[in-house]
Amino acid sequence: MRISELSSRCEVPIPTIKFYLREGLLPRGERSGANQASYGELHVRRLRLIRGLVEVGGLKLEVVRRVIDALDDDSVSLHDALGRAHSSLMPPPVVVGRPTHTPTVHVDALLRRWGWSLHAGSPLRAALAAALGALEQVGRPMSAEALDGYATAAADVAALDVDQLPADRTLAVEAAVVGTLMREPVLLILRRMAHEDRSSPQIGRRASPRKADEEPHRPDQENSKKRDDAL
Amino acid sequence: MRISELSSRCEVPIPTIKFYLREGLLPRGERSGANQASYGELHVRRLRLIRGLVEVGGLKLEVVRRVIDALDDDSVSLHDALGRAHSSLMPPPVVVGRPTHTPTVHVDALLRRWGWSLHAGSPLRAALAAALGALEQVGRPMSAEALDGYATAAADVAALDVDQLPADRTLAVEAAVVGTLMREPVLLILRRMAHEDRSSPQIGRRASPRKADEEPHRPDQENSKKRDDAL
DNA sequence: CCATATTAGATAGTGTTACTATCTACCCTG
DNA sequence: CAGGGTAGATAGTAACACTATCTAATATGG
Repeated sequence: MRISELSSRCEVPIPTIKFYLREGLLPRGERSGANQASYGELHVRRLRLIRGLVEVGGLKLEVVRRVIDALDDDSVSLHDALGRAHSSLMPPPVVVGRPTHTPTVHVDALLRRWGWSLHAGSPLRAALAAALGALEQVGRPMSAEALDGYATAAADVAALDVDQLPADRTLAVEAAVVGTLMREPVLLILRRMAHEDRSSPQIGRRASPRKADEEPHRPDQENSKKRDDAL
Repeated sequence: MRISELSSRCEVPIPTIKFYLREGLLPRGERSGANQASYGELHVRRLRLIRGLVEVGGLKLEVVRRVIDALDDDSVSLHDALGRAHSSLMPPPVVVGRPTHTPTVHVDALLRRWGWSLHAGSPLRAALAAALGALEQVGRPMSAEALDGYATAAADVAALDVDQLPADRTLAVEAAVVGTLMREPVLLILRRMAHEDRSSPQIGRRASPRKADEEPHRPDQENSKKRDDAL
């Protein structure tokens, strides 16, 4: 297919596609003349991946490039590809704010408690310490209980994420990266929905306040965990 | 206190503080002369909030402004302040990519299943539809089961978030907004940690591969849900 | 009490990011 | 064989978040 078809199928303007080609985010099409090149399904997939990571995941192009490079490099294992994505993702929210000397004590304790092993230079440790430190700075530190609750939820969704990965290595890596990055907004949006629902009845400014016993419920199976409706 | 002390206490350069003052993100200090103004603890709190939202939360200043305006406006309820924050937060990831005609059918079904009520114009509905649509586009659609699992986790952390809110309205609104926005990175980082831990042993490129039965465990209480270690 | 540093406030400049526009061939199609 | 699409290169733009500089006034230490 030609560039115009690639453009229309992915709803990305041609100049933007050319920009991605220049930047090496999208591989060149197969040349068939001085001014002709043909693109295939790979390009469609790749282009949609780029747009998804940028628009839905909010990633910067530099990060997208690193993720894509990891995908294309057959010598990179799934774990390393994920680690690379994490390393690329973390600096922005973390390196800022000075060489944060926030102690990673709480973080290490949490990791030990959960038996989680991170590779030595993982930026996640410092990132979590920084995030918790910032919460303390604004006077809303997270309790160990809240942190454990968050870790429980994180472990639960992580278990769902590694489910049903394809057999092929390239596809598996792509699926893992996509699952890690592009499902984040889903989790955040659902959390905000739950917040909005929970904040609605308590304040009582809404037209149809929900009755207290009509509280949010689980659709079916599953236990209901500890429930603490403060506020 | 003078601007230099505010600067050192919050580790924010003076020109940046002046910039925030110009932009109305930070209220002016109390003037005590043609070139003197004094700042108080409110300014410290506010400045740390701004930096936290920007650095940890990754918010744009325009969004921070709207959140802060909601905090300062006593006529804005907690629910509306949250809704305003959500509205400010969503457009970037959503409005992009053209007038997304993604059907919100699945989303509406999920909301009905969970009994969640969003206010009519909430951008969260469209945002979720867009996020799910993007996942389909890259060939990794989320199953209803995975979505329900995510919703369960989201509901769990949301319950933790509305816990222990202060009585004072202003503080409660601030706590809710901070909790919603600044705890997001914590959840995402924990999820990535769980991913990294899970992807580590399977591939077996690490120096000390964990034995299969030494799988991740819950620190104490709680059930262990269904466990699916594909990959 | 005066030299130096600091401050308020305004205006203008900078660096980054992610495109977008334009240009010069060239070539394919009707 | 004209008109439009195409490749690739160069340059321009818009948004964002600061950062630098300037003026005039004031605080402060020796």
